Amino acid sequence: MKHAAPRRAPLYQQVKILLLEALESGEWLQNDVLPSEFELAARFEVSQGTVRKALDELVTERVLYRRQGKGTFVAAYLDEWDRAGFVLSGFNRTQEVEKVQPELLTCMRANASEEVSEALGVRRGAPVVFVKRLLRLNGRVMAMDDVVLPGDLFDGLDSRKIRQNGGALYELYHRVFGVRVVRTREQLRAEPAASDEARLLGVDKGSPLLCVTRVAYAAEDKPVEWRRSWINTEQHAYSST
Amino acid sequence: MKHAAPRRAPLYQQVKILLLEALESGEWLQNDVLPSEFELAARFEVSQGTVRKALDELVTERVLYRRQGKGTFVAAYLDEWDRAGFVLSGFNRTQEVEKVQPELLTCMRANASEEVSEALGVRRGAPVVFVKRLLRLNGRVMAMDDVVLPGDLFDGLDSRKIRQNGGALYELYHRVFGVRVVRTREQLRAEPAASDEARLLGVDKGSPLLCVTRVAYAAEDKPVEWRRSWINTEQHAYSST
DNA sequence: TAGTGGTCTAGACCACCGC
DNA sequence: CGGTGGTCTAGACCACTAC
Repeated sequence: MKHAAPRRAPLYQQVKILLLEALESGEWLQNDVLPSEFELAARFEVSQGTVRKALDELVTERVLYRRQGKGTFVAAYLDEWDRAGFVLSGFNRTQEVEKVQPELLTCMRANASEEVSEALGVRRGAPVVFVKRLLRLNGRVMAMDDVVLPGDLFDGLDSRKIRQNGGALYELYHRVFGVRVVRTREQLRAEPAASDEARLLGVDKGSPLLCVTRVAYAAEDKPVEWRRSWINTEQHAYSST
Repeated sequence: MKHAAPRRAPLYQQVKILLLEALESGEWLQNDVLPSEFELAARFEVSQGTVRKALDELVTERVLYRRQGKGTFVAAYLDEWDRAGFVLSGFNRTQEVEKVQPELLTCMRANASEEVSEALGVRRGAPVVFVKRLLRLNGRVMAMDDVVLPGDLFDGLDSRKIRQNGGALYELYHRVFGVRVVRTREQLRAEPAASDEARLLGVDKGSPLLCVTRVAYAAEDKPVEWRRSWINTEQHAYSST
């Protein structure tokens, strides 16, 4: 890379991309240690400082983590709640993060509504995949959500693939479709439960639900998922970290 | 700083602290340009790269901003909604951020409740300052909040000071009490309006409100403010950015 | 002790800005 | 054109980890 063709992006950005490609190709798996900064520098024909700057960014994006004296490692791909920077946590005391168990209700082809098409940057009526789920915490139903994905990016997605993956959607997007969620945006509202939601969540119609509308973005701010969740916050809070 | 006493923190961290002190002392004001990286390096007797690393952190913390070819500048201190990473925004269409107008209802001395004392890391019953406000958006009441501050950090705080400052609390903490909010954590719930809240917000008792419990932290994760807001999300959403 | 990440330096060149 | 931030290098030393 010493004297490559007229440089467009900075070297460390190019190194970062090469590292991401190597990661996606499976060269290093979860919790594997990467070659040392000097070895990577030799491989990419740049200086150690340049590799370090690329690694810095991947660490802040939580793709890698470092341990002084040991090395640089591949981070576990975070599940969808973590990736959003949010977790469902006990409202009083218990700060431990509890595991969310999703149950798939629906997975079907559909066409983008007005709201979804704007959020995903596709034309209205464009083919999308529609997913409906129920989310349990310690066996108790406590949220439901509708997920809408652009059809072109998620071509072969079906119920079987989702169930196989145990319901961790963002990991599925990444591993099977090569779509890595980098950032999310959310809008939050308090809404009275409609009859459908009340029935599914086992609450009275009209009781307050936390309604979260989320758009997930991959690299270069490309929107890749629209999602609306209804959460019963009687026992738990939706918390930022 | 070349050969200072046995080094505890890295040089760039020390430089960062010196820069923050200079900022708090008013050496440079909002949108002022700082000396160049080389001038700062000479002043602190470190290399330009070390100054740059200190500036990098202050830029990511939004204390400074840079313009290539021009210089490094002092950022405007963000108001409390921005600093939290949240803004109240129109739910449909209009993405422009609207200005929140706070109205002070109460400012009094009180004692820390159990919940507040845990969040602020003070003993139960410790002296605190209690503030109650009404928040308007375009003249319409749309939220209320209770703010609790540790009494030792905010000794002379009273209604007059809050009103003088136009209600921007985080800027007041910073400018008058030297407390710079760096990070916040929030827990969100949907709750039925109690009679007090319903009356103040002009909604029916029991109608859904978004309840946000926030703890704000200064440097070194020191908690400096506890706050609970009730938000009417009929017309607007509480949105992350 | 050897190898890793973490810090720091001095100097170079580039891209952008304003005169 | 000179001055600024932005990138890149080569080499040094430190702190931590493992053996």
